[in-house]
Amino acid sequence: MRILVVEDENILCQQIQHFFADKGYAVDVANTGKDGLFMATEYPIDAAVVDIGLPDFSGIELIRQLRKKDIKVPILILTARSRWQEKVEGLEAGADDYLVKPFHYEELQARLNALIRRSAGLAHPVLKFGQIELDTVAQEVLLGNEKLELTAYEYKVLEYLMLHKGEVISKAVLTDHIYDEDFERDSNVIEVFIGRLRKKIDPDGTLKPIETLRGRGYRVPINPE
Amino acid sequence: MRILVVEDENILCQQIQHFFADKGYAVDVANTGKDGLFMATEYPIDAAVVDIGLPDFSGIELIRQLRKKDIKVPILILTARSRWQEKVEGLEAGADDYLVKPFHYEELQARLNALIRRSAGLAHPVLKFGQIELDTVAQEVLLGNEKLELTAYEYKVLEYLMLHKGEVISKAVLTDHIYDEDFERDSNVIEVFIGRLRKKIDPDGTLKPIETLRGRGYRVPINPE
DNA sequence: TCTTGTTGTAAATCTGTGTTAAACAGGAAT
DNA sequence: ATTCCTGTTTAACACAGATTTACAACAAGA
Repeated sequence: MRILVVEDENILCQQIQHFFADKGYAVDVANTGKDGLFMATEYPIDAAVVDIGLPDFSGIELIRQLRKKDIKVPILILTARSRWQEKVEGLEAGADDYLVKPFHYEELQARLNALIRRSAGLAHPVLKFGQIELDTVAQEVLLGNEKLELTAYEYKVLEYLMLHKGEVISKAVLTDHIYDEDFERDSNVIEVFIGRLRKKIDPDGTLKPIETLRGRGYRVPINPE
Repeated sequence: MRILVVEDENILCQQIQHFFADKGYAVDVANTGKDGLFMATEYPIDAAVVDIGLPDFSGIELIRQLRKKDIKVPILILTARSRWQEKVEGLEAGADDYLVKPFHYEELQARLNALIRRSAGLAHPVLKFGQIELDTVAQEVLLGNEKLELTAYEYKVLEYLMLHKGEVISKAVLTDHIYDEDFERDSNVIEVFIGRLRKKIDPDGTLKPIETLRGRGYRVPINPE
């Protein structure tokens, strides 16, 4: 387990670090929000502890930035008792739990473990291809930063293709998985949906997210070239 | 769940103990403030019920001592109707809620559960979307500053959607979670409730707190646009 | 009893989406 | 070239699904 602690008070910071190091955790420490953002982005951490009252930019801003970058690591925020109202703001920004200072380290550990355990379920699984991101829980597709308005069937087609990235999917397979019962074979519905999809997810025609393999089917390449 | 009851009247004490034991709680009992302080300090309790009128030192003193030791269990105080003024003192000392004797056990249970949920911090007590705030404990909804009068079912629908913010909730799932038994599938109740809700929580039609995804369901977006 | 408010049903209306069909494009085979 | 074949694109349409409205059924309170 690797955790990141973002906290400006040095004494508290070191105490936390010691405590968790003793328990066998790998601990990264950042004293500023800026450093924290960098570390959370670059290192494969399992959870983060963030103090809301940071000197450079607030912990809340840090959380917002992380969530914006789609980094879904569980975050626990620390707040001073006198400013416990901030916790609401923090939770709104995307934190998963909070603790009021001062606290017992055992409690911090317990909460963090709970979060880490839970985090597998929390993070929305996202399928990516270049600029295109498909969130299977929210059932929405982002192209860069903007939401795409896909219809139900457009979405189903894209989801199936992206779930089987790199594989060639025949039109027969596609129809089978998209419609409940078997379906009139001599229809060109699939082609139509593919067409509409391409227009929406790749308006410039540069990314080529869906390849055509004549006589065989369609494929989403593993990586955009 | 493990709760501590600090109460000197033996009859009442046993009744409470029985009631919660039946409901599957572990119950510790103390007849004096001193015992209560010891138990609250040493045992891993999830909540405490404290009678203000204790013989040795007042319940208020008990709460003060606990808070001084940084023990943060949620505490609910009981006061006699004739001395309801004491509740203020108790809340100032660090209690989280109060109940006036005599009371219904169901109410006590509901309040305690609310406190426990809130103290866990995991279930956010207030769900927000723009101007809309839904308090899951008080079970009320604010639009800006004014309370909205939602009916029971309207509230249930909104709560479920907001608890699953960002997710697409199909009408089938919604019915399953709102009605106990399975329900006539070919009814349009859900649509009707959604309509009524929208009219109440977004009278101008500007916020768009509930999106429709044709053929898939409804969704409360993570953030208002 | 009457009143008031909530919930569910039914019917009318509206809208977006899936579907169809037909025209078009471009390889491959002859 | 020409024909055939397969996939692409476009436009038009019909209808499922969503919204709205009105009302009946029912319970709770006065």
